[in-house]
Amino acid sequence: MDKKATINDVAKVANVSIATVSRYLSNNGYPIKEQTKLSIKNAIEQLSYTPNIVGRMLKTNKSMDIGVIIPTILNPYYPAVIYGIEKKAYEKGYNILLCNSQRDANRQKQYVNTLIQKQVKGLIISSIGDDYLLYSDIVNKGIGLVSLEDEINLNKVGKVLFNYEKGAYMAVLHLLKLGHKKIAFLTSPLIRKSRRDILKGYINCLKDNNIAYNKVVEINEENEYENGALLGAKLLKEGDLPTAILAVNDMVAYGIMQYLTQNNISIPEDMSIVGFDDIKISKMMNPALTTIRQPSQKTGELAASMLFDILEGKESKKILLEPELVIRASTKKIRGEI
Amino acid sequence: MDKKATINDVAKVANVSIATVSRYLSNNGYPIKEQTKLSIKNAIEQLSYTPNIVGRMLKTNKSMDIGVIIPTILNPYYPAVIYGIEKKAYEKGYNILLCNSQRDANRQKQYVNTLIQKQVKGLIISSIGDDYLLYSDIVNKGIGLVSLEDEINLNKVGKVLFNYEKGAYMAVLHLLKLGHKKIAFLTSPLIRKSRRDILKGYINCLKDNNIAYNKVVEINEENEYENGALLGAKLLKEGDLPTAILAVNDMVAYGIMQYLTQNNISIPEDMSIVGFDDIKISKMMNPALTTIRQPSQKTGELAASMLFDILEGKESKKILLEPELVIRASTKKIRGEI
DNA sequence: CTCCTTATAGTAAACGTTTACTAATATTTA
DNA sequence: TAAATATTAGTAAACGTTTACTATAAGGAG
Repeated sequence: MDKKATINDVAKVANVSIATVSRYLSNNGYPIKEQTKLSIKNAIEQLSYTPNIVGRMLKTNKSMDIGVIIPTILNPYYPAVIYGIEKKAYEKGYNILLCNSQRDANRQKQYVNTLIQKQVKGLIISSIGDDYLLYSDIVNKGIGLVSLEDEINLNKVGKVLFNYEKGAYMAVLHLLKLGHKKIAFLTSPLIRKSRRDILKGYINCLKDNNIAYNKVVEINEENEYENGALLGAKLLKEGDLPTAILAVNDMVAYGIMQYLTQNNISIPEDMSIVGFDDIKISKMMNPALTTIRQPSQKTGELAASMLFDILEGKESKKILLEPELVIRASTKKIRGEI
Repeated sequence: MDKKATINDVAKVANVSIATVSRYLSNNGYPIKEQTKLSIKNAIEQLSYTPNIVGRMLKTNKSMDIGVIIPTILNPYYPAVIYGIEKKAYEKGYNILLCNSQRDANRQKQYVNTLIQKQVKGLIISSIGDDYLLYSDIVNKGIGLVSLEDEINLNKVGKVLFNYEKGAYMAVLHLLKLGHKKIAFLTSPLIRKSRRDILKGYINCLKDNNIAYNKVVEINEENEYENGALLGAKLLKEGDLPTAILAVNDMVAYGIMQYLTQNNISIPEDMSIVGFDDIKISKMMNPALTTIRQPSQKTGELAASMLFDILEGKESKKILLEPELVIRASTKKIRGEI
């Protein structure tokens, strides 16, 4: 296990100065004799030299990294977002430092800090949790920032948002049209703005249609899919069952569906259910899931493009993406309705 | 947008030397007067100083990064692996630099290079493609390496492998027991060792059971799910249909299932299908997918543990994980069989 | 042939840290 | 009270690069 070779070693072997080697590597048009080039090339090969980007970054302060913080990688929605980000980043020659906050505020703060220490040029964050100071600290350090959820009042911050409230409204309206009068909202902890927005849409739609029944079942874990079972159990225990469910996202919906099915409640015969996200596999579920489509990959691409715009000095903007209702087999007219 | 503060600025404001600030930050027991500590603390706050890890790394050569290269983030199998890796890495204080090779050899090589330049301490790679030189170059640079697929003959490389061949054998055997005599293998390009191993298991099982019929349908794209439709189409066009299908992985199986269903071939009535991976949602599919379970998260955890062992100077090992057949609803006795 | 330019290469400072030395006090020990 | 030690802090070199300056030689313009 040899020690890694440095530019000094290369210079020594090639019998030139390190400046020349550096110029050879940067390949920026500075004239170098062919013969010199050749001997440097040989030296590099012989030593299997790889430039140390740390040394370079220190000198040039030109990192080509951006940080991305998402809540969890286990919900396929986020990999799709990342895919979009990565696509744009790769085009621009940027690398991504990916962090999972696991929806833990401390862990997130820790990651933001680490990323700043690593001198990322920009940051794309899915929910920082309305921590104004953290946001402003980032932009004050000259780091580009795009938020995927919080509509923070800081004009230096780019925003790619989704109209969660409207999405929920559409979902509930769909269920009402199918004749459902008892609709419950089953959700992971309401600590994120997006979830609270969904709650708003749910409540508003019921109110607008003069429906008294409302039932919000919240769990205090953060395990998406596994939470489905917990939510299902809690729902059954509480009694006064709804005839339809709005789930906070597709993964949770799957968990609920599985739990209910195991407990002899069949979907959609006994219970309609609407998800949220429309992740790729949702059309293949059993039954295929009615859901609110959120354009995941596009969100990633837009966020990345916006970040690079910001890094190039352009104005930061705000984009609000609109929901789309995708009707599949997990919802049907309520029993007895024609 | 202020310039970022450095340790020099802090020292100046706190009216101490940079050495003292550095000692304060490293918090390693070197004695510092309480009063001095206080003024440094204040200075740091006032300047909202964040240490520059690049400077530190250059000096100490102690990066806390490991690189992870996976083929794609869109197949949920890999996020589960990453989750396992991250879990262990977080415990050890390591950060992960995640790269998607998109199953492109050049892109992968490029990423390996970038990661080396970034001075990662270790690398976990899912298939480097039998490039012995690339492997040995990595270990020769003193970088820890764990391979998730290639059984490269280099004892410095840790290996967490899966018995793909046996898994395929089990899958085919299951189908044979259900009375199927015409079983096809539908696969993405056979450029990866894992896929070729699955092919081996498929062929061997047929041979061992004196089945003449075999049909390998291969597509030359790398889009997993979308490939399902292409594979389905190719299968139908070729004629001499099988009664059962082994798919190279779950995602591809879903794509095939969807295509066939759309073309009035119902599963499992007209066609049985077995997947490979058992990603989390497979039990929720329509119909629930019979598949070969591969312990994704555990793979990640084992790989990370092994890497850290290697970094601590322990011997590198090889672990071979065994498959498990999970029988669900996508396979059934062939028509006419009792 | 002198002066200017071009091609080529080297010198040394700088980037933000850490840390081995050194130095100055304060405290203990004999 | 002198010597030894502990406490506290500063100086400067080093990590691997890049790059502004400087230097040399060679070729052209006048």
